[in-house]
Amino acid sequence: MRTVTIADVARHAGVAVSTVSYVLSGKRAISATTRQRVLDSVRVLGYHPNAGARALASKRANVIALVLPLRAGMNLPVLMQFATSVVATARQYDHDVLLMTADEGPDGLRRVAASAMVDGLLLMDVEVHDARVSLLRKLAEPSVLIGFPADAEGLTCVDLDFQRAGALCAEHLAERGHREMALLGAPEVVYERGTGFAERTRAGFLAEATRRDLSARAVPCEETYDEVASAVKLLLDAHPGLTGLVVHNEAAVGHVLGALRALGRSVPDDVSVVAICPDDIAERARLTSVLIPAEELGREAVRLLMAKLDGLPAGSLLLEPRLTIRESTR
Amino acid sequence: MRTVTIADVARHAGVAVSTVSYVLSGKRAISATTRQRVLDSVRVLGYHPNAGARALASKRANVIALVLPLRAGMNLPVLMQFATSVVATARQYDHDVLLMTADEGPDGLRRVAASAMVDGLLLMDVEVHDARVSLLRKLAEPSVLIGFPADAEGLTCVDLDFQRAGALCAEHLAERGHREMALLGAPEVVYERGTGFAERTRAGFLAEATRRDLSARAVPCEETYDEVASAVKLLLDAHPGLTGLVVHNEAAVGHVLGALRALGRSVPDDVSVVAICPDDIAERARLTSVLIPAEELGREAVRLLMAKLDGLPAGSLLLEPRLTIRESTR
DNA sequence: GTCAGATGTCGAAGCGCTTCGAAAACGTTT
DNA sequence: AAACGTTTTCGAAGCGCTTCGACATCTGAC
Repeated sequence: MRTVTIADVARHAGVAVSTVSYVLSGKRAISATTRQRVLDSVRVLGYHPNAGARALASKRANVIALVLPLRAGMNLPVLMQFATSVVATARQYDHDVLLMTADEGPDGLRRVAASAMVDGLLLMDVEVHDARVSLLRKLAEPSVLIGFPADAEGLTCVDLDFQRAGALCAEHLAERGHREMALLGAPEVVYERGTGFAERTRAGFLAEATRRDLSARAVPCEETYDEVASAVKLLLDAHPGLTGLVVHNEAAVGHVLGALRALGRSVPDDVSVVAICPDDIAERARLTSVLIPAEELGREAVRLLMAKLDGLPAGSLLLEPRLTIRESTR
Repeated sequence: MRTVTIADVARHAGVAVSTVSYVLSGKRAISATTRQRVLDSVRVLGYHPNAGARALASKRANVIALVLPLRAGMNLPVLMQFATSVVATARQYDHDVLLMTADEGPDGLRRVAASAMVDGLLLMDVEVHDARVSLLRKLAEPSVLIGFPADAEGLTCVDLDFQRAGALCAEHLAERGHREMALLGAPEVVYERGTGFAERTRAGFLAEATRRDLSARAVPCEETYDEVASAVKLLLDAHPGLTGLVVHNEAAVGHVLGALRALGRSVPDDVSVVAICPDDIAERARLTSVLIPAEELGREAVRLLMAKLDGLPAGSLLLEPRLTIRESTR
């Protein structure tokens, strides 16, 4: 069973190869009758264009690269939601997705770009000082970053506005009358790595609290039950009047609740808890939360990349955080 | 800056295009001096072969498709470990990975196969009755499945030997003198969906317990704290002598421990707990566990696929489970 | 010194598609 | 009926690579 080529379709439909091509691409007008005949032949023969040949002739692979930070300690559910959304959206634009891991580094990007395997690149979890960023500037292929590097000039970046998110949490707690609050953040290493979103959340939270003249502090937070429990205990011992807690660490949020329960503090009666985390986690635990809109992020990133592929200019995008009130704050 | 082609390299090195090609592919002997000259030119010019052209001429895209079940409720960490491992291993064989989601269904597989985008397919989380399986049999492209469908005849499948895993847990508990035990499994829907690994674990566990003349039962297990807690309570109330617990549900295992704590049962003094879950979770909670060897699974799957790409026969593979004793059993 | 077989290199023919320029077919207008 | 635009279709030239057969050159055996 030889594979069906465009020549087979042309022969079957009684037209020239180029006519078939134009029917399929729509780049030139073809009469309705011919078009229909060609389309029928395509269907009958089960024709699928050869991707390599198409890429070679048109200089468009119809593939984008998705570079994921597949190292440990990432927020997996968010990553998956994001990846799913990228794949689905790319398909809507008739593109496929080549999966790469960050540990191929700049060389990997150079390779796929130079080999014309992909038309554009999507990098997730870009760090503040990222070795790949300067390369992306030089590459002919357009790219979109998830997250903001230190110098985003000339790049297209998409992210949740974490600063606003942090502020929003402080605001929510303040409006409910809480005067003393704390942010439990990512593990220490995440801050050390210079991960932008963690820092910006903290900054936004503290700034808003300060602006409102509230007592607030931010502490890193590891992810085992024991460490979380001791961090929570320390915090409550040191600040007996503390009644508002923001948790920006989806792996730890369950443990925080457990620790509060163990310490005899009820949520939300004694302590209000706001989480910044994916929706499913918050939903499951009925937590008031700012969700991480992974799906929207993926969709928008692809949209921007497709715009750039079409030669349109595309600026950066900060998604507005949305707070969903559930049962953990009062 | 026009992109560098093989003709540029040939000109620069003063040889024929075909010679460059043979140097790069190693398919014909080339003298050491010529070879070196060509390699130097490649380096100097920064040449990367055009993937489309290569695919077109050689009928090999050097890309494999990875089809992930990116729906909710999956075990994300395992999935990610697996994906990482697949990408890394594929790169070792000089292949890239095209990411697809299961919800493109059979049509998606047909499309990428027919368009010669990929040379082979890797499907994760194959279900017992999977619509895609019959298609895979017809496809010219070789494929490897993670998980076993009902009829694996003629297919190459890789999986952890879950039946052995279930048995191993029963065996471990039995050897420690536990006479009454239970398996907390996946949520009900997972069984209803006919997910093979869940069923096989249960079967292996129950069979081994029966063989040893122990009292054992298996119950499904949802993933919210409240549901887990009530399931655990029910179980312990109904079987006061129950001292051995196997948990095959990574999302629930934390809750199980919490529930036991809440019921005043200490682990491992009152109840021994064996988990079947990814290593990181077990490690974090210091649980005796059978780990899900996601990385090995990915590596072996790629290895088998590559063998098939080279025309070698490749049978199915069941990975032997390994039990790691930590602090939750006695 | 000649010849058979290695060994190393070259040229050219595609692979299946897109795209450009031009030809063919068709109405309209004179 | 000729001349002119339009619309529709065709043919051919690549895109950058692999691969096959053929040619050159070099061995060693006789």
